[in-house]
Amino acid sequence: MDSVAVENYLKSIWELGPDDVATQDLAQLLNVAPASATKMVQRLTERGLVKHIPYKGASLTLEGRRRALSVVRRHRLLETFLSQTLDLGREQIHDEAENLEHGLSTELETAIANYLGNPERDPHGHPIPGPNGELPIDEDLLLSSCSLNQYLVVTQVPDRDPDLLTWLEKNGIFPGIKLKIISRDDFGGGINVSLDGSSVQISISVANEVYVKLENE
Amino acid sequence: MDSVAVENYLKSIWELGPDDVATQDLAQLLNVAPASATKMVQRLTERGLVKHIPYKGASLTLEGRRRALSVVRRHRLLETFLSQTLDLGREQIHDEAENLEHGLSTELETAIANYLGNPERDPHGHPIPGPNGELPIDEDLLLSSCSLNQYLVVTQVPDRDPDLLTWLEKNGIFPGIKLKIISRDDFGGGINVSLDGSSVQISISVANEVYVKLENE
DNA sequence: ACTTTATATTAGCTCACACTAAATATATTT
DNA sequence: AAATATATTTAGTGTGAGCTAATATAAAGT
Repeated sequence: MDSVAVENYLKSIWELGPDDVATQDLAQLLNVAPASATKMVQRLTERGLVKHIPYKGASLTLEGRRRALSVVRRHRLLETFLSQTLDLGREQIHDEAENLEHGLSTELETAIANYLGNPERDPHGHPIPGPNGELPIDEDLLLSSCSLNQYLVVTQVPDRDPDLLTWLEKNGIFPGIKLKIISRDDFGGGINVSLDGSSVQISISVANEVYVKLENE
Repeated sequence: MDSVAVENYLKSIWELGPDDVATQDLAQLLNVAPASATKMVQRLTERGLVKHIPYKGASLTLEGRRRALSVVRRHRLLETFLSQTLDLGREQIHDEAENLEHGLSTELETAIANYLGNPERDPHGHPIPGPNGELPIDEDLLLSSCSLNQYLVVTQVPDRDPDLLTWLEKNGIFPGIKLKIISRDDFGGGINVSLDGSSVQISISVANEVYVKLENE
């Protein structure tokens, strides 16, 4: 079985991918020195999980991707499970799942998935890969790239930053909520959305991490 | 924070303790070579978690015991949690908790404990240490050492061996069940108990792992 | 086209934790 | 009390995964 370190590298490469993942980005995401990331990428290349073009970047092989998605599946199932049973908020579950995901056996993974009714998305709206690494094609739109006055429904919010999540939550922005872009100011503060009567100002960088779909789908 | 290996050694020393834990027993329980156990015991002694008298045995210091009990607490809370939410059987939960216990944060530990209503025992009847390593004194009696015809209630069954647990379960022996020793044959097959009408033959070695209390307590 | 800068890789080290084989203590028999 | 058996420890290795410092490559600027 893959070590905790290997699982974390695979997952991180997947998150930064799909192609030409930079050593530096990987190192930063994992809080290790760049040299350490290079070393691990080479080990993973040895093992056939990663393809690495020196000085260019890394990417996952099919098998590497399969294993990365297995970690992602466990992570997202755990988030959903913790959120549902313990009633934890969206901003608390990411770190906990991060710690537990490596110790989840296939049997328990299955038991949890069944208990939850094999959900397709986690509480942040991120799609949960299937048991064999199938990932439904993600057709959601970036909030930042939508036109004015379309009726939208939020589908995904980011999961890593608890403070950002708390802010989004406080302003009523989370999966399932309906909103509409009423104005945008690309050079100034970003975009202005109206939801549930009130209106909220969202910076471009945040709007780049929120996904939506058209309301009538 | 302690590594997974350190946590497992501490827990194992606690389980084999309280005193003069033999290198060999430790090595066997952890599936490592005796030399590896010696080495780790020395590292833990360095760190002030273990007291080691060479060629004699190892034992936990106060701090070592505190940390060991923290692992045991997490383990038993997880067993209880999994059993309650996912409806897993007593024979399935031990191994799963074994894997997950190392990744459980203090916050999640607390959340789970609260969710469960701060239980005092896990599904095997083992007492759950408090958040600071307090362990209620265990006054249960060994089934094997009880007298004939006393009215007894099972309080604890062993947790490590799924097959044994399945057998016990099948024969109606689990925490809460009432029984009575009706005969014993120390040289032959062990003891004979009656429960709920029927009677079951239990070997001495198994009876040495089952705890009971007197019925009217 | 050359030089500077940024990014990646190699070289060489450290630590934790495992192993085997050899040496030494302790325990048990004779 | 000596001889054997068992248990424990020491010595020496290997591997995974991290680090810093030095070197190599690619990209950007002049």
